[in-house]
Amino acid sequence: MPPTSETLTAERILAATEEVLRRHGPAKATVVDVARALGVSHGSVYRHFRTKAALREAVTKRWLDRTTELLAEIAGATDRDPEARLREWLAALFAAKRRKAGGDPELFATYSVLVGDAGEAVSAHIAELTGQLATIVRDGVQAGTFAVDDPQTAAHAVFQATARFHDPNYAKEWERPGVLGEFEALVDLLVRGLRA
Amino acid sequence: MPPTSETLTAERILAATEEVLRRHGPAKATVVDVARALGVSHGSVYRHFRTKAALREAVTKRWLDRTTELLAEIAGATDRDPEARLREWLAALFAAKRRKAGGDPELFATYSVLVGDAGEAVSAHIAELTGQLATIVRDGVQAGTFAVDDPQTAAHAVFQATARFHDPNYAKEWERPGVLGEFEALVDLLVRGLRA
DNA sequence: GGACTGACAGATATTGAAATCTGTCATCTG
DNA sequence: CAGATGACAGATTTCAATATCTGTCAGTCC
Repeated sequence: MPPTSETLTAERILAATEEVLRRHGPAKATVVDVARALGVSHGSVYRHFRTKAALREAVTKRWLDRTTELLAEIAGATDRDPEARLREWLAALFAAKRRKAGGDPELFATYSVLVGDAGEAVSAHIAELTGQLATIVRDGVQAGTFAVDDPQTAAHAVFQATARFHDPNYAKEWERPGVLGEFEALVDLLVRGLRA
Repeated sequence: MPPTSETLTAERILAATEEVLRRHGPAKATVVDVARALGVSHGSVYRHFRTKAALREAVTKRWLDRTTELLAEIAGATDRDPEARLREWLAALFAAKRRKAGGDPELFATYSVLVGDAGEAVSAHIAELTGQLATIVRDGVQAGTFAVDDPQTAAHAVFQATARFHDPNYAKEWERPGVLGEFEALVDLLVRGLRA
């Protein structure tokens, strides 16, 4: 296949990088590989991304954003009950992570490594997610269901508390028998803590 | 120094292993090193521990038990207010981990690696800790301060929720500015969730 | 002239041969 | 005889030579 005919765009480079990562894994995926997959010299890739790290971070951001968008819908449904929305949001986050980890473990491991050393993109992602959580908590306070001093702080606490169910470090525990029960128990505890 | 005069006991081997680990780190600490430090052949070490993994696990168990004992006192003080005890227990756990991680980062990293592949000893340690937590929760239920269906489940949820403040994976975040505040916020949330 | 190339220096990764380690066991020693 | 030894086979690690990669840039090609 001669994909050389198309103009070289950041978008095409990102797609090719994803493919190379999928094939080779994080340790052996090189910029030269990406260039080869696109039929260009690696110098051209460096015209669009200053460093290999920047390229990887862009791919990581893309991957993280997919989850963010999915959850934004739940967070934004201001017409629905805040407590139910909170539960649904947390369940959706867990389900999304679990599905990715279980469906294609190698690819998940690859992205876990990338997330591990993508500094900026990850903190932005976490900030975005806790922001969504804060929105829900704030709605709950407004509706009188929740009672907290600072929604942002509470949201952050909830996010940290549920780390075991969304942090890739714990992925291997997501398929054990009792997890769903443990998840429910934790969410119950947290929701009770937020209630007025 | 000729420590060869003493009889070779499991205890002495464990002490020597700790020393070797402290000096060489987890990757380069070998059974031969331990034997050399004791002035015996490595075959003798294998008389007391069937494999290198077993030796490492025994050392790890020892290390973990030190924390367990410290916390057992708080958990066992049945005369005091359960809510205060719970807060104190969690704070003590966090403080102990933080002190170890901050005081001697290399040794802490060494033990973090050990903990990583010591299967049995770690689950036993976690079971012991959640057991202590469950005791406190149970006392709270008895006293009417807490209201939960199953103290064991609730204790497990509390332990998981506070992972960010005791799991070595997160050690690098324990020295950031706002941590203590975040810790307090989370504990408040959890205590509120447990209350009657 | 702006997008692309390819040669280059220094950094990093791979490779295979040599050294070391793990775990076993026949043998020794008190 | 209980406890310790050291030689051994196979697995793992180390080390240094070699190959590849990253990031730059002067020069090429529409």
